[in-house]
Amino acid sequence: MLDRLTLDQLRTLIAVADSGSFSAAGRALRRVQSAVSQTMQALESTLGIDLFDRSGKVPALTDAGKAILEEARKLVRGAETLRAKAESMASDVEPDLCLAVDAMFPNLLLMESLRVLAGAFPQLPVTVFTEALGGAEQRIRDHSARLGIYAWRPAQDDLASEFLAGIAMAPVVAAAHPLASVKGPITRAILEDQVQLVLTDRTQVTARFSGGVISHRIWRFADLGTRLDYLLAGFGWCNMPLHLVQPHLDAGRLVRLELTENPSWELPIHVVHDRARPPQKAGRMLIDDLRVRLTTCPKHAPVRVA
Amino acid sequence: MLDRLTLDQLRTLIAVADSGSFSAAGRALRRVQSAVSQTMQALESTLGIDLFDRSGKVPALTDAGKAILEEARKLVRGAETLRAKAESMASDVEPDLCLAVDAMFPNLLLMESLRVLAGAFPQLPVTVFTEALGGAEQRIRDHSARLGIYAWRPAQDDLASEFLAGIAMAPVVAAAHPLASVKGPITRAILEDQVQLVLTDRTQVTARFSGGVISHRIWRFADLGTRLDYLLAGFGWCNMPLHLVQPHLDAGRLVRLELTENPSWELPIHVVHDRARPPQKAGRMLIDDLRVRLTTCPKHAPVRVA
DNA sequence: AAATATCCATCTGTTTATATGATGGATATA
DNA sequence: TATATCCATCATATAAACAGATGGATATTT
Repeated sequence: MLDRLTLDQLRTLIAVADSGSFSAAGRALRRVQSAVSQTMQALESTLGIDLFDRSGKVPALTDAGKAILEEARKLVRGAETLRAKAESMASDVEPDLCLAVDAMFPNLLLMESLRVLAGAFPQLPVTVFTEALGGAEQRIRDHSARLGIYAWRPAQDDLASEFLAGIAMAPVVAAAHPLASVKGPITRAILEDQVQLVLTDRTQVTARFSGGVISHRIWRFADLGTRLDYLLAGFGWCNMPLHLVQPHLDAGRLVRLELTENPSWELPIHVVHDRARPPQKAGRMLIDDLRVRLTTCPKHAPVRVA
Repeated sequence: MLDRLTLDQLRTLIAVADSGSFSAAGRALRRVQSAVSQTMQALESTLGIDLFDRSGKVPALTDAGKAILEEARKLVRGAETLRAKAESMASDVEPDLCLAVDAMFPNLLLMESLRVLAGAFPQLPVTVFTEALGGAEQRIRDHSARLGIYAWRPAQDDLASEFLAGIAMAPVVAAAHPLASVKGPITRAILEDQVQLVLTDRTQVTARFSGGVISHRIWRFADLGTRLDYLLAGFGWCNMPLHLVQPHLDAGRLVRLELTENPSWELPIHVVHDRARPPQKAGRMLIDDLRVRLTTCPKHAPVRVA
């Protein structure tokens, strides 16, 4: 016994308060009355205060007793939360779901899936890291996230993956930019002379899916939002996920470039996880729900589904 | 034993996590290693999950173990809070200090005293009800507050009181109001014809110290702040505590009325409590501190001290 | 007023949980 | 290879927690 204060004492205190007497508490707890009496004496002794006024027929909670009762309820509720958590983990639910999502992935879609997930697992804490390029993978590798959603090509590795969807990419440029006025398909040679806005990142994992650097003149940006600002301002061209620029295309602020080669391509978005930490119930549900949404709600994004 | 989950198990889990091994935890807790081992097995058994990966030399927390550890820390912290609360109550401190303060009382002064109190009793929850007129007394009588600070005249009653200070009151009016331009002392007759802004309240206790209703034309307000707004807007005159209107007098927005009768008077502020629930350590400290401030810091309010 | 029914504290003996100390297998470090 | 630590397991000892009986006190009923 490390400490004289025990949860059972608090549970008994609560039973007494709820049932109104030691005897009744004993009946509720399937204990004899003397056990309740002794437990309450022990609690009063460890706390060093009187919890009950025993002058009447049934003991009445003192002011101090009422205050302690409140704390006791909190603690016992906490203990029940702990058990509930353990129970959900026992049935293969992640203790908490940490996602690393590429900024290219349609966020609206993810939010809807997470809303459903929150309904199914109300106790589950969820963390979402939105990362550019290699950032998401980094989080899977260093175990700060469990499930990655980003562009990835299967490889011999510690990481396992499954294909989720292809996100349509297209080269775009501001309407005011010279490239916008070029008639007919644009050759690689023309493109090479123009400024390309490229995403960069702190890690070296990158470049594979950054869309391919074509131009000789490069501006680099660390995040998608900033690059979009420069794109809209006409600093150069770049490949963008269609779902992100569709409103700008519709409004005429951006123009889609027609290229002579590599006319259209897709980011192969995968769900990635460490082989040692496969998705469990909550993760699986999220993946399945995302897949359903990707097939049935194409309005969110011009994506190709698995 | 009502529930197999005990605080000792959680305390042991924490010790293991903090010390790095079962043996080290045993040393820290002054238990033999086998006791720690058995306790952890019991915890794993009650929760139905593996908390440790025992493949290495020393057991390593599993993901689930880490999650449970977080919850365990919360619970044990909660248990310590409970003990601290009990300890402060054991030394005759109110379980929580509920004040019912008249809105007329200088709030700045009270805040400073409460700041000191919070320093001396960090665990003590404090509730402050700011009430107009009879409201504060009502709270003492129905036990929703323990200590009242308001205008009161000692009487044969369940309530005990001690004089704290007199708050100087003065009749005032907006500078733009006709009364402000009257030369010389104002007679009761003149006043009677003007609108008086009076505080009202839900109970019937009132009127004794509301300053006395003089005018025949009355506007009623439930709170001091609203009445002040109307006062400043020139709707009528009323008695106000000087400390509340001094800035407005200085700025010329309000004018103090000189009356022919009852030229100046004070609200006799008392500390009031039910005879059955006298102030204890925290309450006494607050009263003493307030009294010191009232004597040494007259800048806060033109008050007369006991 | 007396009888009855509850209530609580206290006591004794028993059950149950928790601690110890010894042992052996496994894994690092020298 | 030797040594030191680590852990799980077992038998045993210790210490809580419990049941059941008793008596005093307080309501409720008759």
